[in-house]
Amino acid sequence: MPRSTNTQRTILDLAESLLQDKGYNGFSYAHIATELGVKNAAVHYHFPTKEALGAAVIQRYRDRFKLWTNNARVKDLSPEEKLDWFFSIYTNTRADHGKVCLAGSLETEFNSLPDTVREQTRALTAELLAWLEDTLKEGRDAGAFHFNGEPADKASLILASLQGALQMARAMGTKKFHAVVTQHKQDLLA
Amino acid sequence: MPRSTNTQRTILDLAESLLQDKGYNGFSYAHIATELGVKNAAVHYHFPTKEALGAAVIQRYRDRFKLWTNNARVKDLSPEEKLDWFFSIYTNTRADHGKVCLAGSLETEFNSLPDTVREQTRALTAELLAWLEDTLKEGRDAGAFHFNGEPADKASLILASLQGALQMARAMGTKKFHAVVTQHKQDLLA
DNA sequence: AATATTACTTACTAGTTAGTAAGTTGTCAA
DNA sequence: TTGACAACTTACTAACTAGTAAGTAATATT
Repeated sequence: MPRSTNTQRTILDLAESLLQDKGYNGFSYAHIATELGVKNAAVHYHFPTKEALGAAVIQRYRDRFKLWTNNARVKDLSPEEKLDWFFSIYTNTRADHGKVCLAGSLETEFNSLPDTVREQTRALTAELLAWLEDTLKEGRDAGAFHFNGEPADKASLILASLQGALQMARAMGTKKFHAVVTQHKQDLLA
Repeated sequence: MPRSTNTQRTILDLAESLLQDKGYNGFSYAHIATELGVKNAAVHYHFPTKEALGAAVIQRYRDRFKLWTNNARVKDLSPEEKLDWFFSIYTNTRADHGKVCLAGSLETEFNSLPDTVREQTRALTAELLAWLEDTLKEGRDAGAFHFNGEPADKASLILASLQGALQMARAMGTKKFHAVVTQHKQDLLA
């Protein structure tokens, strides 16, 4: 029955990559089909609409983040190491052909996004913020991080700056991205 | 000869608004023509290609920023007031139907942008960064701002976070944007 | 009054978009 | 070995995309 059982996963991989590369309005079923060596309609067979495909990409991304943060490899890290791990996600995203944060990419086009994709974007952002807030609080309580104000506000600032820095790096080069990460460490650890 | 002499300016206004609302790939000549009450080809008469229109929008934005920052109203402000003025640009952008920073919007789609639009985006970002860096340096020398590391790095962090915060606010509401501004003041003035 | 120019409209093209309906083929279970 | 089903292909549609060529009408210049 299956000519290649992993077609569905490959479509999700390609869609995720294209989303981070060109944005939601910048990729098409034709792109995915061509790169997969398959016809347009085959993609529609696995994901009937672009809305369903977009939502599935974000859902998988959310599941992955949940899995990682609940795994002992991350859970048992110190606050500093946890933050370094979080930064490394963005560093790797940047290194991977100058890609951009999935949440940031979707938020830029938020006003032309279908409903379920909007809701998935909102949920993903909320989960990233919640984890960052917890880590920041834990680190300050442990005396590792130093900052004024609410952990929730600092979490918003850090996430927003990482999203923005990935985008800025496209126009200005990788140095600008690393500058932001460096500056955050200066601010938090001093 | 002119049925309405300000058509060109109105096109630029609409294009700028649509860019900040839907992104470069999210707006079309048809959108602009319809909202202007004019035909498709009339827009092409004023701006032969989408590339030319996009570049013209950014060029005007750059000219405006240069004019503002060179004007005594901004130039003679204290560093704290200058930063507040800069923040207010983004606050107003956010308040204006949840729009997004022009530079951030373009950077997200950078990989599918025509050459001259890319170059304009790079130039705009460089000018914003340069002004922020100068203001930060001036403020630290005057004892008004407190931060570790290089002013250039802190400028990158602040600009990236403002771009990101405008995007985040779309999915999460205005509060998240104000949280970022509040946190920056906490960080710089403490 | 004749001519040129500006600011358009009409009418089109070639390419791309998401999406669909109907047919085909390989594999597996009964 | 028949039939069901999964995973496609072929062939299409309606809507939209940027862009163009030719014509028109009002105004400005000579």
